[in-house]
Amino acid sequence: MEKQYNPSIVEDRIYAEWLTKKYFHANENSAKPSYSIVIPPPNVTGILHMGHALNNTIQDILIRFKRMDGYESMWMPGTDHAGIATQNVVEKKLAKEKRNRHQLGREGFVSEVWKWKEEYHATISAQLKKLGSSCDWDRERFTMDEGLSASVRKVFVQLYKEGLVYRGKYIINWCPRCHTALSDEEAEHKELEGGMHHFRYPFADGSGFVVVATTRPETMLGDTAVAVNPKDPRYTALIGKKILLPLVNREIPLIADDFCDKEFGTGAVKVTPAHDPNDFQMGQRHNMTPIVIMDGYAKMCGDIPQKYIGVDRFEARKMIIEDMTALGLVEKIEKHTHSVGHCYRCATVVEPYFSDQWFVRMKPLAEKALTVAQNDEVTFHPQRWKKIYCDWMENIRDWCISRQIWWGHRIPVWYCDECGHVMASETDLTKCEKCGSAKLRQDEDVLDTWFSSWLWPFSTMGWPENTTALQKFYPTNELVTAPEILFFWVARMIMAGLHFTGKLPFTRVLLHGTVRDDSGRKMSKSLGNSVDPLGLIAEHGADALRFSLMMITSQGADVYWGKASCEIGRNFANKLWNASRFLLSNVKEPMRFDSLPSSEVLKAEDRWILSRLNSTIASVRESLDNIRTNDAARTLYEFTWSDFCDWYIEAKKSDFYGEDEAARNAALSICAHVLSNILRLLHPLMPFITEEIWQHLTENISWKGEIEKGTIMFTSFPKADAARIDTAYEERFSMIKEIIVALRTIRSENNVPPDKKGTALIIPVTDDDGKWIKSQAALINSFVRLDKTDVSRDAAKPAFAGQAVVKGHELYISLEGLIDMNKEIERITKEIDRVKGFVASIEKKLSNEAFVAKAPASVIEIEKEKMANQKLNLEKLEQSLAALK
RNA sequence: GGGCGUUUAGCUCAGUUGGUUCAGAGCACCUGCCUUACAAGCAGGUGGUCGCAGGUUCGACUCCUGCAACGCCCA
Repeated sequence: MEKQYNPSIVEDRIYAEWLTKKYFHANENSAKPSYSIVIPPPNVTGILHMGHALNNTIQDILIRFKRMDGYESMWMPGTDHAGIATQNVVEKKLAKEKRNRHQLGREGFVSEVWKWKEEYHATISAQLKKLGSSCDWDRERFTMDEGLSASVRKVFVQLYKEGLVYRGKYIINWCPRCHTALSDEEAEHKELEGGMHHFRYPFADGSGFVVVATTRPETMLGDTAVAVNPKDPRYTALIGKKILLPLVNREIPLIADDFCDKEFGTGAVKVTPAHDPNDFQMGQRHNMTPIVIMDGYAKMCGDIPQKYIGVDRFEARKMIIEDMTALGLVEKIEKHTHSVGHCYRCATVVEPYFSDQWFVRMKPLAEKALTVAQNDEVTFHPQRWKKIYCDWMENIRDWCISRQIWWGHRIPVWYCDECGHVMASETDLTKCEKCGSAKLRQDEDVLDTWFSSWLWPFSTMGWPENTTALQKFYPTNELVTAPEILFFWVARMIMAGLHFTGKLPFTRVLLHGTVRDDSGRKMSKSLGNSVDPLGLIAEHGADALRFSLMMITSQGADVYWGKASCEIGRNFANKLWNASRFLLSNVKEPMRFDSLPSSEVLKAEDRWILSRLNSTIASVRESLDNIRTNDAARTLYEFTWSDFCDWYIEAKKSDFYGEDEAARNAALSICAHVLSNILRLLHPLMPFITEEIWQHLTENISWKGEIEKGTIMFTSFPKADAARIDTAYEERFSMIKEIIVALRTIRSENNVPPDKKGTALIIPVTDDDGKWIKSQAALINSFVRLDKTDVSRDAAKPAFAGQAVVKGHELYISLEGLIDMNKEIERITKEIDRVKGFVASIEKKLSNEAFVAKAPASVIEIEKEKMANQKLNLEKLEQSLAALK
């Protein structure tokens, strides 16, 4: 093996080989049980960011785990056409070339976007491959490919026929920059500092005025009424009076409506049905015709004074304030923060816009989607998202699905210009199905991208055909995504799955956190604080990135990612590599094993590591079963580094370097066994390095059913052997470790040079312990660098020795001239203080009558035992101190 | 305005049903080491009243209430 592990070369080579051999391809005719996940499709022209890295690492871990564990494991990859975002990007590109989409025309523009898509399509997939994702690339799909487009049409037509999709003139969120409608979810609300403008609206009869308060003065040009609460005594007498709307000089009524909040502003609100969703509803209640005074570019228009026409909304606001001030109609303007919708694609302030749009009636779809969550047929991890999901379902609003852009699935609806008939159809129509006219017009709009994404779990598998893939892999198992798209995507997929397939599309939803920079800010292009995962992969390897993400992430919490974050994974990869290299360097020629050494041959450290290994296996399995990939990472890190490298391999060095061939072989077999298990446990998390080491391992060692040539990808995921787990023995061994640490501390605190060996004397509490410690003397000697360790209950305490007490056993190291007496006195005194504190706390407990009366007997017993042990330690320590003085 | 989350060592965070001094890990820091796997390393060590105030309990980082700060979601 190379002295240095070089991930950049190894990873590309290995991935290419996996691909060539089609290891990621899942067979839908397999007899194995299926396990499947659909990828949250990234934007087809997007680039990989840290959020993708986290998201896909988790999915790959689960997919690889199940693949090893005997499942036909299928990870469906693909991309999303991201309507508005992609159209924006291509329009920007055209703008640079001094062109625009209107010059190209619809067809020309769409083909331009397809070209763009073809060019950039490969980027994101290639990046996912760099990450090690074991997607079934043969199945890769795109939301606008033929099959998916067909399912979109099928679904639209079905909903239309069911009366669940309808068209109508309503107030929707409009992005004046993207020039399209947005769904409620696509309008992000942010608190903005604005003004509360108190305007005087004079009565038409000259009998005074009413003061209205508004945050949006410019909309007053479209006012159709002023409304007050019917129960507001300030205004009851005035209801029905006519107001002369300033600036436009239109007569509007003062009306009463329960919607008005007496406490808000002046209690009187202006009503602008065409430009405010609440006002729209009020307008409907009072049969008012909305007056449109703003166009799709948010410029003033319509039947308004000439001077405002064509003026931008924010400029118009200033003008209106000035003009109202000039008329003496501004009573006051107060600072006021309020929540303003912004386009989630371009952050432009959205405009409530009155227009013809298509909607999905959500209430009927939400009923089942709510029940399945309440019944835990679908579960959310972390659990708290369940409530948020349910709240959304309970307060569901209709979904605006039409978009006034060109890139996307064109709405499959045709209008007959002859007879006015409207028809939805899965296939393109050329003739009116009612009057036979050929004068048909297809709806100009396209569908919201999420209208194709919500079908993703089954449309990607060939639905509506009942394909074998669908039968095998649908429903899927988990859905792994970020909470940002819980409503956009997850909730709607559940509705679609239930409605169109009658099945939940998945049963567990894992919502992971957002990757932020090290000061907690969301990573974004505009802030310039994004970290490029590909750069990290190039530098440290995909394994390092993946493992670091898992070590740093806590379940469902946001991840703070700093410059040094990747080091933990990189260092760990390095550690694993070197441990493996060391073990294999002890294999002189290929070896073969059939089983572990029999139990009577096993040494203490062997029994210990095998127990620890099997506990680790059980724990990792449990973590992965519960989709807690980060717990699995921590467990493996701890076991590999501390137990295996720091203790076990160190313990085995004497066997490796010794003359006893049988002992060396036994050591090698156990090391190989443990390593083989570590590699397999770790493979889902660090696929590349484990594969690479696996190849080296199998070159050197063969072991039927355990270490065999071939890819690690299809080896079996370890199963714990409960018979090997012996926690009592682990504890006994821990005592030896404690003794070693205590003796090392003495050396270190006294600055004893490493080459100075010494002699230890241990005075054990019991003969039994003495025997046990004595049996491990060689281990202690090698770990502590001692010539010898004597264990005797009646030995004389050596003079000038470093000393410590572990579990009542007295430890001494004789290092003539090297032990600093004052230092030792200081150390022992400190230790005595600590133990005294401990004893005092137990004493307090035990002398508490309530405790003794009410605590369970077992707890009291433990406390008493603790007390005895600590008192023994204390006694020994005090004796030591006395001897030193 | 409503809801949710977070608050533990200088930094980033673990801590699953209340019970062993359960106050932990990594990084950083201090000391000593290029000990024939690994200096991306080894050995040892110093750091914390577990946000604040109450309450329940024999016993609270853990459960309850209130408050504060920060963050997110919804209106």
